[in-house]
Amino acid sequence: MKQRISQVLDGKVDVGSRVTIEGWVRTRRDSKAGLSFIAVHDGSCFEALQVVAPAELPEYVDVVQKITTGCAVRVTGVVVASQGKGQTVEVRGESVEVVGWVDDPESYPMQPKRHTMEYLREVAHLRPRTNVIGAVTRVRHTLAMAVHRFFHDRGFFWIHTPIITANDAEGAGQMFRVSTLDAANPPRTPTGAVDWNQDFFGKQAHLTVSGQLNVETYCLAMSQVYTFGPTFRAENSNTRRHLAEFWMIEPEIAFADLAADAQLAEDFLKSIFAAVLAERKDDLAFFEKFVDPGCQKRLAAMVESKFERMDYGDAVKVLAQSGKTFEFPVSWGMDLQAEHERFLTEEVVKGPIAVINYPKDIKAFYMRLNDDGKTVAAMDVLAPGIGEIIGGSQREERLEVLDARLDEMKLPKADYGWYRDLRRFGSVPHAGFGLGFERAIQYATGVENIRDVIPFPRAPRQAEF
RNA sequence: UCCGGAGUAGCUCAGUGGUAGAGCAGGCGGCUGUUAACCGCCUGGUCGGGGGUUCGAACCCCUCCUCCGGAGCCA
Repeated sequence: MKQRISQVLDGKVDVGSRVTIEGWVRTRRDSKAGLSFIAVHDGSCFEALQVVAPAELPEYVDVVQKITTGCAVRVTGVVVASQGKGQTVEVRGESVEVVGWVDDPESYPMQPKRHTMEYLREVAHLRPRTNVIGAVTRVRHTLAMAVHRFFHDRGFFWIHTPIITANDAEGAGQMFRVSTLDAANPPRTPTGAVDWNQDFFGKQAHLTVSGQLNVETYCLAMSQVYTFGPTFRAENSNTRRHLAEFWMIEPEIAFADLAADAQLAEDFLKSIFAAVLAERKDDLAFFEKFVDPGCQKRLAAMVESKFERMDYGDAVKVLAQSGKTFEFPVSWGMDLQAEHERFLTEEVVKGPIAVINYPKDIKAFYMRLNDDGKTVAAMDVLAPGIGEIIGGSQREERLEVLDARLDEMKLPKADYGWYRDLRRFGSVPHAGFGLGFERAIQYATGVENIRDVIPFPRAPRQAEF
């Protein structure tokens, strides 16, 4: 019977039963005692299965002894207790078939040894066969499923917000243009400007930088909703924390204020990381050993912790009085820098913290103005080792206040017609937040560069594969 | 985009002015219920590209490209 390797190694298949497994070869070791050991993985779990191929097999010389790293194989044999030390069970092969050969072993880029992450990025089509990318892939999947489960269990609806947008108003960063016009020779208006009227959508269009504005519309109908999909930023950011294409999770809750939003963020983070701890012990053990010693402890601590809440004003005071010298001196009104956020979460609180009520001048137009008239109901959730992991806010539900904010920031009201309508027809207090999915994977695994937690990273000057 | 670091064999790296090395991978052989095994031999490089200094450059200078880290922007 055909089995995934995880089933065999987890003891879900009885010793003595005959199985067929299919996968790719990590290593082959021959023994002159008349055996070959073939480590086979199929992605179902971290460990590879050891196949013992005895020399008596008719295909031993022509097939088994020619197997190299990377070959795709189908093996039928009996599950037996292992005589060796590295594993409890193994499969004694009765038939070993190579489904796909590595036609030139010397040129196969994946060697049975440690490669740098930079090198693996150059062979992104084959890197999922490595331990580290395989483990990342399983953790990524587990987190994605945990995200959906968390929201589904609480009655949220998953809203598929558009990827192409003609909103000129999302305002979250530089956008990628979507156009079918001939870039070398676009149609022109009489004044010589590009005539976007003749473009596919009859106006300028871009890839979305956030689904928030769209999802707010469904929030004010379905009460609890979220988006989870690809997002794009055309910023020239060259860091280990930024991608041009990444996945973002943005829940939005109606009849809710900032406190409810912060509570949701806390419950959410704990829930998805608890899922990884429970479901991917094998992969976490690997990250612990080879990537980030302490990552399991950090995750467990996050799941057990109570998130602190701290007012922005208090955070500024704490930083100013800390006696620590910062590259950017702290004063009320400035945005907190990475060094400040790290200090707060790693030195002051020593755990996750939600900083709330930021000065309105450093935050977006849609964030709800507080009664003091100078701060908005915004929050950043900071976590040790990563800094800001979530940004969110209560949204401005009062039309006149929203309009005043638009005017203040010199944003044209005409561009916000449908968004303003939400404040005209049955408006309610509502709130939400955004989480960069890849950042969550980085946090869970300790993988340093964000390009290694997404299958095919897109970044400035990088769109291979 | 700014600051710093790096680019030498398929991979990981050593080599700071005198003509290129190791480990791993690959090939051949040996050995072993092996564990990214171990032992021996062999194969393998226009030293990122271009220009300059010098009798002579992997090494010094200029420039471009690429990658990494930090910052900014942010998620």
